[in-house]
Amino acid sequence: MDRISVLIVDDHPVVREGLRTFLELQEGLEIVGEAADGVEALEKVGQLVPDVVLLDLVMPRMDGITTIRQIRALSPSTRILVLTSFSENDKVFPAVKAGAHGYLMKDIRPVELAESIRLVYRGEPSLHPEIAKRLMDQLAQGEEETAEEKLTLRETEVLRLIARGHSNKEIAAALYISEKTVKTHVSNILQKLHLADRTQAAIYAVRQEIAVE
Amino acid sequence: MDRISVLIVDDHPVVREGLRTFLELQEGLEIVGEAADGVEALEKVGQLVPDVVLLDLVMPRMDGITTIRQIRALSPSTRILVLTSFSENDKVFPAVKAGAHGYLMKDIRPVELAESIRLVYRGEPSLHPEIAKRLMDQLAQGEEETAEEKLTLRETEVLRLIARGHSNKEIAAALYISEKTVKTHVSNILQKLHLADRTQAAIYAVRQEIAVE
DNA sequence: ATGTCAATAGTAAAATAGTCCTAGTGTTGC
DNA sequence: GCAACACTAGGACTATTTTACTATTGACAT
Repeated sequence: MDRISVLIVDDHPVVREGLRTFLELQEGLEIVGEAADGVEALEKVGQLVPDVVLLDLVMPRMDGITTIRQIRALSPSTRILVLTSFSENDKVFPAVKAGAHGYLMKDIRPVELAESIRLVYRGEPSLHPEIAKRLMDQLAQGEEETAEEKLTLRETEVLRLIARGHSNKEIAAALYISEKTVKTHVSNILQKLHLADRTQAAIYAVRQEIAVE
Repeated sequence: MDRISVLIVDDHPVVREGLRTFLELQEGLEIVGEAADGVEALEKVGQLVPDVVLLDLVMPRMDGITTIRQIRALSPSTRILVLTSFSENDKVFPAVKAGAHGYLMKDIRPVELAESIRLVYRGEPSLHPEIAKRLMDQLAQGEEETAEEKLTLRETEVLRLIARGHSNKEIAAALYISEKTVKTHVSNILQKLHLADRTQAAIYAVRQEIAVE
């Protein structure tokens, strides 16, 4: 049996190299490439058509969810295993919906990571225990979707600007709309996310890495 | 010549294992242990007295700066190489002042990481190029210290609460002081950090990971 | 003992932010 | 064609935040 070909996508070279070195020592795995961001990842997927993509959601240039969608479109047979830090937990649902086959956090034991890659390759979903629980909770609440996703495009845009520290006046100027409209958007954002004020919204956004810069 | 003994401190097992596997393949390096946080790191340093500690600043239980100080006190001969993500750049100065011998970001090339460990072991400081520049800038400005450090204890406390999304009223209640006093502190914080409002302060704090939770 | 500084707290004025409600316009889907 | 919804925006407030000063107390250092 051929070894499972794996593409590593993470914006930190040190993490990439570490993962590569470790995983190559594992039975039946072969690291065929690395990418530092979503754009690069798509190129490599096109070239290499790997069995499994190991994907960190936090990346420059293209956000993780979009990357997942594009990979799926580009190479439907490629399995996608999200491997990420704990801060961006609210992206689990969107990630799974976008077509990720597994979702792990970096606090898993490395041996389990190798095992998960094999699992996912075989077509079995692999979820971090804590994440599985979170998903169940969400499904139990009747498919309400992640709060973040309930925001409209415009609201997300406004939230992004809030998370960059802009005032309503500045946001209005940036988007060529009136300050009143900005206030409406802000109020709607706060209501939807159950937050008290823009400061909490900014904190939320920064933690969710909506900010980007 | 004996190999350089290295202790890896990072809260992600996957990152630890990756680093370990990669670094062990490097000439002259020996990974003698791992720790997931500051407290564990201190235990291991006491037991193993490693030549070099590879330290991620973002950890649960004990903050990175404190950990550095304690390691220095516990084992003065141990060299400390900070290896961290990009988000917490403003901790460079405190880290160096606390006694770190090197400060790298995870976007360096892994081979250079190995080289840096050797450098630091030989007593040479090792700084990430971008970080060196930042340090120079700061020194050029006449040892003004990092903005963050100019805050008093109380101000830092207030900032932490802002970063958790609390209003002035809530902060006042939490600290058993009047809201007026909180306002004074907030104003002083904004002035010292050259920020426009509490939202920007919150973003700053979250990015600097002053928030903790 | 005297000056510096952190922490406290007050007054007064302004600027910003946020709520509630209403409403027009345009797009999309059935 | 009509409902649903995103985006826009205004009026009328209310609440919160922020600035600018002033001032007292207690620690600590020279």
